Amino acid sequence: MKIIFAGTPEFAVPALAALIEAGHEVVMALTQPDRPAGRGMKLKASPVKILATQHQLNVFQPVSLKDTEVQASISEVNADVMIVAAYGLIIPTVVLNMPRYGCYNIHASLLPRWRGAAPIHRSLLAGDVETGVTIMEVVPALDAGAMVSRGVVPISDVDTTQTLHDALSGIGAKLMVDAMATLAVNGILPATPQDESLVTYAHKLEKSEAMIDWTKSAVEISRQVRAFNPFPVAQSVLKGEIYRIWMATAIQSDIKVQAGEIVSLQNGLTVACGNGLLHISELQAPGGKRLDAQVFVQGHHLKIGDTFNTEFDAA
RNA sequence: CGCGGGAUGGAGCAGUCUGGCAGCUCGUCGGGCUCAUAACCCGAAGGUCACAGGUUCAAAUCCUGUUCCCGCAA
Repeated sequence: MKIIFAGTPEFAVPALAALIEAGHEVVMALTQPDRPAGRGMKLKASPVKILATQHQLNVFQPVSLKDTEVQASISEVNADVMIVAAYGLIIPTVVLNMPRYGCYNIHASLLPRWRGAAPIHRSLLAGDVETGVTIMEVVPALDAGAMVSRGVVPISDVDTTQTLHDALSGIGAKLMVDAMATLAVNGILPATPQDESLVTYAHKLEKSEAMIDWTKSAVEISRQVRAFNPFPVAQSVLKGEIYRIWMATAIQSDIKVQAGEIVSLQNGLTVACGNGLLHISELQAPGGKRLDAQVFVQGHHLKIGDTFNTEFDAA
């Protein structure tokens, strides 16, 4: 089929690769414009653009799809179907109606739970026991279209947004290829409407959510750390410096110590929380690389009793 | 040239401000102890202090330039 693929970040890459692999003709790759990013603020191409360029696809990077000239360019390619995966721009109804068979989206949650921008983070933070990916029709309302298919992934207590992201993007790619195969044969995809009474929204992560509140339970903090890995990374203050906490697991304990205090340096760092202990296994000092906590401890001369803070004041 | 931090035996760090013996934790190797161990004790090896130039009696340390790494910001 003649496909328009609209996606931007890493999450969308396996889907584009799989569709090319499956033999579809990708007549246009829509992705966000190159933006200044990284150290030095150099212009950087999106992961989707990089892959599309390697395959010599027709890359199109409008700032917005509201412009009529932009819309005309999209209409010109005369696509059968449009596939959206974390594109990041609003797609106007006129554009949605252009492809003969419509427009389908890969969303990284089990809809109707976690519509919106940060579904993986939010499901991990909320302590969901499972998450997944949903293929659905794109409609003008946010992530509200009828569902075509879904894949479920259990969330373990060592999963991070990174591990779930990688699993989900792979599953999403496969489901989308399957859906397109069905569509190519039947010309239509059966879809189930979402149950509006079960809808929740996954709001974008705020930077302020990254600071660890040690009075929370170890279980909650562990979720926070894992949800914020690889971005924006949970952090805490120790001896006046911000440390980034990459990986941590909760340990049950009745020990009563001030929240934030280091209670053990065996095999990494163990820190007291409002309820239980948190074992930090990977962290990063300012200016340094992320390190295994055991290695970190060897160079930083910490003592039992040193305390993590939420603010810079209390030393 | 958007802003800031960093580079020191194999790993992680201190030392740099105030120039004057290359130091710490760990690992490695050898020996000891132990039923045994990632435990403990004794000993050893391992460095062009990122690179280039400059100042100085003397530079890891001060000055200039370069490369690479990390964070902020997007």
